[in-house]
Amino acid sequence: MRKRSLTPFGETEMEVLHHVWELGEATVNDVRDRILEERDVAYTTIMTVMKNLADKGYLEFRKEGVTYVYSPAKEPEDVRHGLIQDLVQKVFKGSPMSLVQTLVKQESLSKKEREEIRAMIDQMEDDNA
Amino acid sequence: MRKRSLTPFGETEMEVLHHVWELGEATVNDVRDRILEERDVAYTTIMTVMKNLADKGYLEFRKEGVTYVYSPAKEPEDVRHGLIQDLVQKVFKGSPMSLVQTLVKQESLSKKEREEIRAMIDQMEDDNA
DNA sequence: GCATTAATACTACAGATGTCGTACTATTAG
DNA sequence: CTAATAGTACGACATCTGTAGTATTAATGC
Repeated sequence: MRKRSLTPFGETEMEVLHHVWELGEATVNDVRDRILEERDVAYTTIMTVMKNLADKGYLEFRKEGVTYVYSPAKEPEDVRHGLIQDLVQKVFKGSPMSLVQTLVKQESLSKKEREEIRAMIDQMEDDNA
Repeated sequence: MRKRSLTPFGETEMEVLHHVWELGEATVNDVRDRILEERDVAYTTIMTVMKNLADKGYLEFRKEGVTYVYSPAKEPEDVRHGLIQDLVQKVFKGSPMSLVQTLVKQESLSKKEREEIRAMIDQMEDDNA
């Protein structure tokens, strides 16, 4: 029975994904070194997480000697978009407008940020016109 | 150790929250009846989920005889906003613009939806002017 | 060749969430 | 009063994610 979850993976998995995306190709140690700048974590932990991500199809790898070299198997944009889609479906009942509304309505967004968002949408309208 | 997760709760919890929000006040059976229209689920499952939500502070309750009557303890808007904030922080590195950009860029949004979103933002700019 | 080091494989465990069975308690129909 | 019913409490178990220890295998230094 599949676990019913709002997201297809957890925070550490997301963290690791970000690093692999930025590095393009990365070994377990490459990713771990970057995470160590932020917090303490065991080599084996990152190894397990990366293997799980590969099992789920988010990363792929090739062997170089004994070492596994991982790289992204999905476009970051697609992954991010999938996460948003899940949120829209499960939290905003399929209405992306509701999401944007909630996001924009909060005072946490500065006037400037709102203007930037609007400008961006304007530009997209133009592109598609 | 706090669980590192992209969201503070799961899909069934979200589902239950939606129903309580819409009903205003609800017993376990009220919520279960609504969910039964969609899928099969045991009374005790919903009971456990609602108790968990109460433990986490998302629901509160009063006893009416033997029956627990639950009601929302947080504003839906606040809960939704929290979820978005998490997503922005953990997936879009703190940039709400990136989120909107990803959302809007996809073809999955119709031109009409994009226009609606822009109109909404325009209106908010006006409100704040 | 043999000890040290690097990398992985394997295994385990804890917490969160989802699911439900069983036992208990209160209410109510006869 | 007794049996059915409604409701709850409690505990059990599965899956997923996060974390890491230990064993094994491969490369490296001398």
